[in-house]
Amino acid sequence: MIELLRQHIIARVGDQTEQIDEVLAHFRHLKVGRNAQILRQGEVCGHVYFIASGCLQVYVYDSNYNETTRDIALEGQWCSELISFGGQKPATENIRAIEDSNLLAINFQGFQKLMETVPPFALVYKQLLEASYANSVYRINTLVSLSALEKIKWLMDNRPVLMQRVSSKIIASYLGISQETYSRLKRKV
Amino acid sequence: MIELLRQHIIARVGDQTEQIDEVLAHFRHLKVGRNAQILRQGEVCGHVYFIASGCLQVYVYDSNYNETTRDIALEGQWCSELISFGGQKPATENIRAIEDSNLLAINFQGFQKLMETVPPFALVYKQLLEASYANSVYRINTLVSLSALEKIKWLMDNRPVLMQRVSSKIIASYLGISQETYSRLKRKV
DNA sequence: GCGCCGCGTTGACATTTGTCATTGAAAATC
DNA sequence: GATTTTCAATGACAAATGTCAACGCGGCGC
Repeated sequence: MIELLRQHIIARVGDQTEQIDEVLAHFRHLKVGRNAQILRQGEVCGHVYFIASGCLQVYVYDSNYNETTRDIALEGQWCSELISFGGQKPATENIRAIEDSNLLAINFQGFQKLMETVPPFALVYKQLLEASYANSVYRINTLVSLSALEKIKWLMDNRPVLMQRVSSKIIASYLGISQETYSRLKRKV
Repeated sequence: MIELLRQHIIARVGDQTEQIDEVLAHFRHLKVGRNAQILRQGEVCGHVYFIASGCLQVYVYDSNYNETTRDIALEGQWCSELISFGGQKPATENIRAIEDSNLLAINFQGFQKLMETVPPFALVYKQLLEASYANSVYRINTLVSLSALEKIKWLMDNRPVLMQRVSSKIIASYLGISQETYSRLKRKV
């Protein structure tokens, strides 16, 4: 399990450092079931998760208590509520597992320690933050300009796996369209 | 002019360091007119700008060559295409001044040097990146879930100044709605 | 000062998308 | 295995939004 994370880190910062074991020692393994709630808005986000297997959904509630999904993260990706985590402030988003998942979790203290004592880890965080930001920017630029049909095309081109693995309900809330519209249009792509 | 930037930095990292002058020395003043093109997609973004006065628009083109606006930045804010800048890769976004503006620009070399030699500056960058990310997340969560009317309300509540200073055309492209819808709905809020 | 062009507004209409209700299938629960 | 719940698909209709066109105003260049 932990090997996946080792490989992930090596791929990013190289394996010249034997500090990797020190880094890995700060993560603990977490096995969660489908629909497990990982974070609830209002709580302070205490961990950053590396997804060894499974799938997490990051979502908020709109004014009508509908869920809207900001992100869907699969194995090999990081997931957290970085804003809450970084500032140790209450989270504005929720996280749940939408499949049985194996997570590798690091808490805030461990994270801070690694940031200070293991420079390459600070680099991993910088890359994580930059990647998250790039992802958001990309998503904004598609959300503001695309029609429902174009959003579905975009999803098929960019994250086709999601359409197979994730329920239509969640996909629709990820694209910002209704389930019915998604159901009707996805065959017309 | 440079004083504004000094105050901005002091407000964030304190004034205990006399390295501030070293930081400020890396910025050069840039006076640009309305509609000046600051960055064009495809170019590598070479600078990060601090807006001393004026207003910048960050935008992309959709498939019909309509402009869609990802961000509008006012005086006291930073503006750049961070993804292009950080990786020195071609930009996917464009930046233009939509008012006569005074900018303080730092180039990539200077930025790198400060990141390495002035730790508090690295902190400023981290804060900049985190703030940009937080901003994006917030924007995604509003864009996917709000109706046109709610988006306008959101703008009035959160960035009312924009409605006075920026043309309706740009506001509409910032909210992801048509100019006509914006024109009709903004009085009904 | 005059004409021109871009912008914002408005109306009429088309299109897209959402909402509500129904059905059947699949999945969860016991 | 039966029951209950959830989900996806579909039809009918309503509402929201976009598109096209026309008009008037104001700024800008000449």
